[in-house]
Amino acid sequence: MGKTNPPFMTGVPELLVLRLLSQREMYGYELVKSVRVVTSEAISLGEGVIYPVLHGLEKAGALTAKRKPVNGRTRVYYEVTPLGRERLERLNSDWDRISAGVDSALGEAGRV
Amino acid sequence: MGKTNPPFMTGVPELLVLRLLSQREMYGYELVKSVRVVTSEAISLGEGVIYPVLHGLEKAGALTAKRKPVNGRTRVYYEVTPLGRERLERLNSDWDRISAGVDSALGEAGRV
DNA sequence: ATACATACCTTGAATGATTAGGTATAGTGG
DNA sequence: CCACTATACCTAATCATTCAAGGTATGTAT
Repeated sequence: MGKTNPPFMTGVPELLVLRLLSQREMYGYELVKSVRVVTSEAISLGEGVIYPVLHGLEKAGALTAKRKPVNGRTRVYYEVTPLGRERLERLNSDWDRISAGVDSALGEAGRV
Repeated sequence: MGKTNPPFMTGVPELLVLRLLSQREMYGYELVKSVRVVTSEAISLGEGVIYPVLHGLEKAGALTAKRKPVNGRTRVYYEVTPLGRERLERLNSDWDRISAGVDSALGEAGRV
């Protein structure tokens, strides 16, 4: 019986993916590189992270996929659904809460 | 042969514990409550997280433990070693880098 | 021809966190 | 006196997330 809750600090890959897709539709391989760029190289998510996240979000109804052939290769573009936007907002405020918590703990009589 | 790197977003419990102990020595049960307080209730680490972290850090030479009997009960006080301070600084800058990365990704043309 | 970049995907293992227990003493209310 | 709560330590089982490392296939440049 134990459904364990997800670890308190996870869902960041999901958050980043949803955030990027909320600006414009993108495909997996593109996301892999975009994450590196928009986080100023601070975070690098491999394909082994991105693709499962994408599939999970699609299954959850947060994304819709459409295949487009481009230059002979096939790309799978993902778009955020309204449900996905709700999820994004939730993850976003979770992140804000948590990171503010950590920062406040670190800030106590500390750094400049 | 795969030594997998630690997940990019972990070590936050360790960071918080080291940070608190760098201010003054504390015991496990005290840390459980302190974490809640200093993070403004945003983060709550149970005993199942705190104690293993404490033992791990001690084994790694980042903390030293000394037992003190107080009011009949025994408390185990932990103190940060120089090695622990190095570790704290490393974790601290890791956190800064990562959280800045996420924030910058979220900030792009977004919120107020 | 060979190699590299694009583009998709999955599987296995490592790791960290959560839940849920278990032990024991001290103090409080009925 | 007894039950209950708070203090204080600890561990083991489970689970989800992530990472590394593969595998397939097409296009492009050398």
